[in-house]
Amino acid sequence: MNEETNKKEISAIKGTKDILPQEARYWQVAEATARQIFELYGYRELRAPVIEPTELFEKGTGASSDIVTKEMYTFVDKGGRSITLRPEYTPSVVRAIIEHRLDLQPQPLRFYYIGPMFRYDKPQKGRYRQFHQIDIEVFGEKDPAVDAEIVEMAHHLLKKLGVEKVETLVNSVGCKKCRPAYGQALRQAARAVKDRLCPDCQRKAEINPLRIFDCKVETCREAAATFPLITEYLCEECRTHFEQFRSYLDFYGINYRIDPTLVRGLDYYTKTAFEIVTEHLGAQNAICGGGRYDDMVKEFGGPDLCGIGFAMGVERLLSVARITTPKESFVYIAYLGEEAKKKSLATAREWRQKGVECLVEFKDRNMKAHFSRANKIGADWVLIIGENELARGLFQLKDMNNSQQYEGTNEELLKIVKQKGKQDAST
RNA sequence: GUGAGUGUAGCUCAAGGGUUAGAGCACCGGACUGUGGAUCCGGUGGUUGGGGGUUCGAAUCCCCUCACUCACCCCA
Repeated sequence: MNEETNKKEISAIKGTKDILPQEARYWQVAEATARQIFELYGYRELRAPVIEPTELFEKGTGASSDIVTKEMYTFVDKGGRSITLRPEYTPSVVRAIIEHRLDLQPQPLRFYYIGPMFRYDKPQKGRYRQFHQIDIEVFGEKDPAVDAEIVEMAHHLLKKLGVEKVETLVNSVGCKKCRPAYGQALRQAARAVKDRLCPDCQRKAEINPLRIFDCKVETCREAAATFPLITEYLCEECRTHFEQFRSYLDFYGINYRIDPTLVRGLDYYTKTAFEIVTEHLGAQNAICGGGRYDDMVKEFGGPDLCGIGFAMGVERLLSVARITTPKESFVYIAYLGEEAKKKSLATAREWRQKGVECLVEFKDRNMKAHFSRANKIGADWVLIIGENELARGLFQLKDMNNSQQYEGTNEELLKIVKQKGKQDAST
C-alpha cells in the first residue's frame, strides 16, 4: 500500500451503503410484510447463494444483455473458477429447480426471496451497485390467471406498505414463434428512416430497434410513431394469452396501461411483461418489473417448465413507501453504588428472560445524570435501584411518559411494565 | 463508459485573495451530590476531499485527481 491510499479514510465501496439502525427498522417492516403477504398466496422462501458460476448468468440472463456484457461483478477464485456475484435472482432459482429436481414436486411451484443483488452500474438516484430485491417466481403454471395474480399480489404488497400513485404497464413480447417476424419488420422500418434518426438511434436501429421508442429527440419520436407494434404481430396463442391476462386484471379491478414498447431488459422474457412505475423516483421510476419466461428452464437443459415472476427494488420501494415502525419500549435501570450495580445486573437478566428490554449502563452516575441519560436515549421506564431500595427490598419505577412513579417489589413492578406494554400494543 | 453539478466540524450551512476558518444543531461537562425534558455557561471536534500550481499571502483563483449527486446507456 502506498502512502496516498494509506492516508485515505476507508469508506463504503461506491454504490454501496450502510443501513443504520434507524433506517433498518423500515427494512425490517418491509421485509416482514412481504414475507407475510407472499405466504398468504402459498409462496415459500428459497434461499440461493449470493455467488454463482459466471456461466449461469451468461446462459440465463443472456450473453448479449447489458447486465452480462458490462455490469457483472466477476472474479476468479483460488480454484481458478469464474465466479459472479448475482446480478439478478431468477437464474439461481432455475438452477436450484434443476439441481434438486424440484419439478417433480406438485406444481405450480411458488418461491420468494429477499436479498442483495450486484451490478457494476454507475450509481444514481434509485440505483446502486449493491441493491436489494424482493423476488417471486412461479413455475409450471401456464394459465394467464397466474400472470394477473402476481400483479395483484404486487399491488397488495404495495398497498400494505402505503405506496400510492403507481401506474401498471403491461405488454406481451411474444414468443419464439412470433417475435422474430416482428423484430425483422421493426428493423426494416428503422432502416428505412435511418437518416432521420439521431446518432444514438442510428446505432440502436441495428442493435436494438425497440429502444428507439424511448428516445426523446423529436424527429426520432416522429419516426418511431410509424413503426409497427408487437401487438400487431402476436401469434394466435400469444394474443389469446395477452387478452386473457388483461381480462383477469380487469376482473381484479387493477388499472393498467398497455405499453407496446415495454420490453424489459432481460433476453428471456416471453408473452407477458409488466412494470409498476411511480412518478416520485426520478429517472429510475420502476419499482417492480417482471414477466413470463416459458423457455428458460428447458434451455438450461431442464424439463419443459414455464415460469413467471417479478422483482421489486427494495431501495426504490422504501423511498416511496409510507411505513410506520413499531413503537419501541425499554427499561433503563439506574443504580447507585457497587452493590446496587450487581442487583441491577441480576434484575435486568431476570426481566429480559421474561421478555422486557432492559439497559444497564456501566458508568457511575448520580441520579440526575441517570435520568438525563435515560431521557436522552428514549427510555420509557426508569427502574431505580439505590441504597434505600436495597435496604427495603422495594424498587422505584418511573414512567417517563407521564412522570408517574411506582414503588413495589420486583414482581409488582415487572407486572406494571408488562401490562403497559400490552396496552400500547393493542391501541 | 459519457456528461453536468457539488465537496468547509457528526449534521445543516457561513466566510468569495488578507490575523488563529465561524455559527446553529448534535455530543461531553458544569450551574443542580436521589429524579429527565427547559434555560444559562463552558468544552471536545477541521491538514476547508486529496495533490500540484499562481501569489508576499489560497477555504477562496488555475490544473489534475478522488468522492458524492443528478442525467445518458440500461435497469430494481
